[in-house]
Amino acid sequence: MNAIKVRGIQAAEAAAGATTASAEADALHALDRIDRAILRQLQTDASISNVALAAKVKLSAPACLRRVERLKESGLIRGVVALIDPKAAGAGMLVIIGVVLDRSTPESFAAFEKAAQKVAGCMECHVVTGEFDYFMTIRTRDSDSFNRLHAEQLLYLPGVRQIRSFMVLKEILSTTKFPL
Amino acid sequence: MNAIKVRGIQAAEAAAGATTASAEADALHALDRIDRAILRQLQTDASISNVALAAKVKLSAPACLRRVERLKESGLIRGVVALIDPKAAGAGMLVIIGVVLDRSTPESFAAFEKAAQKVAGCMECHVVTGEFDYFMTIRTRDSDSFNRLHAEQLLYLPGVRQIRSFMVLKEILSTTKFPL
DNA sequence: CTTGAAATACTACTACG
DNA sequence: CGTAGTAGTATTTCAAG
Repeated sequence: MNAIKVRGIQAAEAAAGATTASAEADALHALDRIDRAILRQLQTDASISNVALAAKVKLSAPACLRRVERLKESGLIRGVVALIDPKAAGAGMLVIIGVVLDRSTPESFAAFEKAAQKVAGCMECHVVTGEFDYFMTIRTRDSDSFNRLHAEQLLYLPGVRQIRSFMVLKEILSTTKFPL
Repeated sequence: MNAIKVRGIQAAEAAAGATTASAEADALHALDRIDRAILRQLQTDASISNVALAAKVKLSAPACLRRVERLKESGLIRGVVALIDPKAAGAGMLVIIGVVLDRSTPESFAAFEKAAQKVAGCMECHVVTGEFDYFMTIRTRDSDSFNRLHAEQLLYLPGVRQIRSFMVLKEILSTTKFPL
């Protein structure tokens, strides 16, 4: 059940950040069937041992390990993480909020973004087109705790003109798996 | 759902008088400092070896392994997965769409949910309160491919009255890490 | 109930064909 | 890419706090 060991993650991330868009597209295009099978498996369960993974993709263990390392160093695999069940962690409530800023200046956006990342339970924050400037998704315990967060933190984010909250009643789908 | 005890602290639960709280919340509160340190580490990088993890949390390897297994069996750790860099995988575009259905009937909702989960690149789909019935987030290659998806799939989802698209211009924050 | 030390089985990893 | 060998790890057993 041990995760596959990584060698030189720092270097891989640095390299990934420096790659160009065309290089990234090429990296994907260079994937064969086996690479895709590896990625599909690791996206589903990365706690599998390398020998078991090798057997699944019908490859010898060293060859499989080399491919996994290559995928990590190329930056295509951004990392291997444990996913925590929000309900079990006491954050069963999910809220999507749309934010409109007072002014559309670079300073205003920068100040908001800096502060938004520090909001407890903020899982996502994106600049969007349309009637909102930002969309954020926030995980919190219940409606009480969200109300507190809303009154004490969200309304005081810098430059906020309006916040519209969409409370999630049912999570139909929430995945990190990307179709290959 | 798994009602397996996370840590054998029946006495603590009784003393806390948290009998009215959910079993999941109790599971979280049974976590001590070491469990939280383990979860924080595994949320950041789960490819670390067990011996290295044990050293980080100042525990022997077997004891550390037992705690990790307990966290998995309790369901608090939902899984260990590899995260793929969307840009590198040729899906640099993220779109958030709000969906309004024709009618608010159980059949209408069920049909939509079933179909929505099959949309290629759909990462999230939630029922929400407010002016929309659903929010979905979709990863795709570029505006062309999204336009195709929009015209060929999204508009044909069952029972859809209106779809409003918010294209993500900049991803400020996108994390799976949950604050403990 | 949890921990840590020792022993075993298995795995990652290296070198080479 | 595969085989063989080495080094290191995960995992079990067991004794003790």
